[in-house]
Amino acid sequence: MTQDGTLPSPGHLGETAPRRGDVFDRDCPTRQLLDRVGDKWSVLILLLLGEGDMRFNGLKRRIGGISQKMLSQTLRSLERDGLVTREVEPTVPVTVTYGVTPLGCELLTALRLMIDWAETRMAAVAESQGAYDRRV
Amino acid sequence: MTQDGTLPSPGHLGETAPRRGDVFDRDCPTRQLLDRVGDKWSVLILLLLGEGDMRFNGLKRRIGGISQKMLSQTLRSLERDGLVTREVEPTVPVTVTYGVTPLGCELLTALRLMIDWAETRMAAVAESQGAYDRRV
DNA sequence: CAGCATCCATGACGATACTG
DNA sequence: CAGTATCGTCATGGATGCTG
Repeated sequence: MTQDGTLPSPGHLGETAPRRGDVFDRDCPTRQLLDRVGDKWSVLILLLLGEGDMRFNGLKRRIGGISQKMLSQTLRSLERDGLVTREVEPTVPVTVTYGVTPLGCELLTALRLMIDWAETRMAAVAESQGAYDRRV
Repeated sequence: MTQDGTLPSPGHLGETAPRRGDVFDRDCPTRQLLDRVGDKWSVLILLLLGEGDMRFNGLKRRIGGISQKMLSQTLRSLERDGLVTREVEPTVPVTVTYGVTPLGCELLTALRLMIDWAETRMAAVAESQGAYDRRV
């Protein structure tokens, strides 16, 4: 059931009235966020940078299992989205530092809540999976 | 939050002692949550069921672009994870109703925060993308 | 150090057809 | 109505080698 009842009854016919973005519409830009969060590494990178600025190989070391192709690719996407910053110092060899933008910081708040839930409740999920598999 | 501010010296390599739930460890169960959230439809289905119980074809109609294979598959996963309930009434033809479990409801809280952010800030992201593309 | 380019395997996903 | 079964695709992402 609805937990707070604040949602307008959506079961009715086709409202073209674009409320604040209908996630269920395939063309809603919000779907992009899901794609972003959906890819394998974005959330992890964001989370890590949330702890403090970091360099390329630093990130690579901290994130278990990421290939450097994906790290590079994901960082570029995040930078393009305005979620992370990229600063190049013209040393030799070059030094590149990544960080989170204020926008990225906002998103991080939500992300951390999600991860927090996971860290405390994934045990319950695992148990449920076990029960399910036994039943089948 | 999980951050205590005293992370093992970031510049150093060496041992990252797997504290309780290190998301960055590839073996951390928390990664499973990211996989789940990562797939294309789980979040959408959860969000929709958060509005109220719903039947199979009801869900299919509401979610733009989902195939019935993926709907079926994702619902089974969510049920296995203990996030979604599935009730069968032995009518003819059979009637199946889906809903969220308390556990799923907890997760929904975090998810909604994320979607909320997206609905209000995706415009900023889009703008950043534009700027980035122009710059390159 | 911080990447880019290329090749290739896997599997996620969609389309279609059929069932209790 | 609520699915299962099968097949084909295409993108994701890992491995490897090269560069400034």
